[in-house]
Amino acid sequence: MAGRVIFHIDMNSFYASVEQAHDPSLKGKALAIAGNPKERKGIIVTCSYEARAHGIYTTMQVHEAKKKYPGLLLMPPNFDRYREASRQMFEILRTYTDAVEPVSIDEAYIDVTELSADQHPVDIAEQLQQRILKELDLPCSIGIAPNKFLAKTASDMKKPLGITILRKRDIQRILWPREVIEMHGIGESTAKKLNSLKLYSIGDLANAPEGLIKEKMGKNGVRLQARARGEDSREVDPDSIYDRKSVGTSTTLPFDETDLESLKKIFRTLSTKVAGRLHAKNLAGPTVSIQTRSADWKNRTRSVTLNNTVWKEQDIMVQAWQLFETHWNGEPLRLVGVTVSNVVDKGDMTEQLSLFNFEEHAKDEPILDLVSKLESRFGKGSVSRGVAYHQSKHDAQTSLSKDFLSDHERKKR
DNA sequence: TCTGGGGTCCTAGGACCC
DNA sequence: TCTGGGGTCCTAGGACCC
Repeated sequence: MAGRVIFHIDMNSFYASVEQAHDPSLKGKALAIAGNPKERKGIIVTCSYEARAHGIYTTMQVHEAKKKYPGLLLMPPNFDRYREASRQMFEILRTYTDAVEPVSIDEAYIDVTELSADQHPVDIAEQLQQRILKELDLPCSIGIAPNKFLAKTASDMKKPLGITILRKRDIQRILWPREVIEMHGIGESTAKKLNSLKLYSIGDLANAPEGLIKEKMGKNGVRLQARARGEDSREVDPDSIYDRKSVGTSTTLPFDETDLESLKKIFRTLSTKVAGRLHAKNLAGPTVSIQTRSADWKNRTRSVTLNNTVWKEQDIMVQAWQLFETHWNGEPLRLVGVTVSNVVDKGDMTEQLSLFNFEEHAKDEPILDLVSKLESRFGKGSVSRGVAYHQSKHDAQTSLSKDFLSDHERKKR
């Protein structure tokens, strides 16, 4: 297999940099983007390098940060501004190649293998970095490597405005001496587990007996070990963002909540927000789940998968609230959330059904006969989704759909 | 260091079907 | 009547990332 040349582009303290580009008087100052401290959401989301020099870091509480450096400038996040800057950044990347994979609002992988045939990768990276800096006034770091994992690792090594090459032959010297916790994909929990196996450095992980890793750490361990050896066969996939799996929202409450009516209002707000975001992306999904977090940080999720997809506020709310009422034991809650998952594009969903004219048959056939006929033709999932679709498009079909659903429910019991 | 809000992926057990 | 093994779907929880 021919070697690839992958870039990982990582915007430097993105939110703070966007604010500084928008208002140049903020440049050179210790700036932090943070939530509202009054609602105990007051944590530092991003901060400028000047702020970091004063010991400020992401996830730090605002009041803590102020104590540490009273001169700290604080701003609330302005997500529309960040999304727009992000869009422009990706636009520049796509002038180089279509092989651009967004990872998050401020991160991307691009495959420049073909461009590297007539230009040195470092030259491409320098030019790209300068363009983003000149045109958007935003700094980024770029990692250059033969695969995604190494590119990601490389971009992390020099900030801000770094360009770092990480070759396979550098792994032993550069990667292996580092502690496992420093590796992308290894967090506190996995690091502890590895340490308990007497594996401390990335080199220890790379050279550990494969049998041990597989037995003690499972599939994830095997994958991490491959990465520690510099192996990663994942391709740069520009379409990965279109395969969104879930849309959810959650909120940390101003205080630990115990009042049922207040919680109901919050669930309604969350359902409305999720419905709005689903609508904006033309998505719908069959699975509704709720999350709760108690005062002692215990997280719970409860979910239900329906025979049809939902996207409307009321439908989401009914499911979410039923889940909540059934499972809540009355304990004070710090956070609640609502998510719709296994989402699909509503356009794709209706396409299959247009093959079969539902209304024509529905007039003079019992609904269950029709459904079983449809099921034998299209398979189980597609049929109930189709019923949901018609329920939305033609109100006249609503009662038929409901009959079907309730019959189906009865049959299950 | 008492920790926001948006996600993804993995695991493990149980139900159900062939 | 008791028994396999494989595949898929669902649920709940956990780890991780930015």
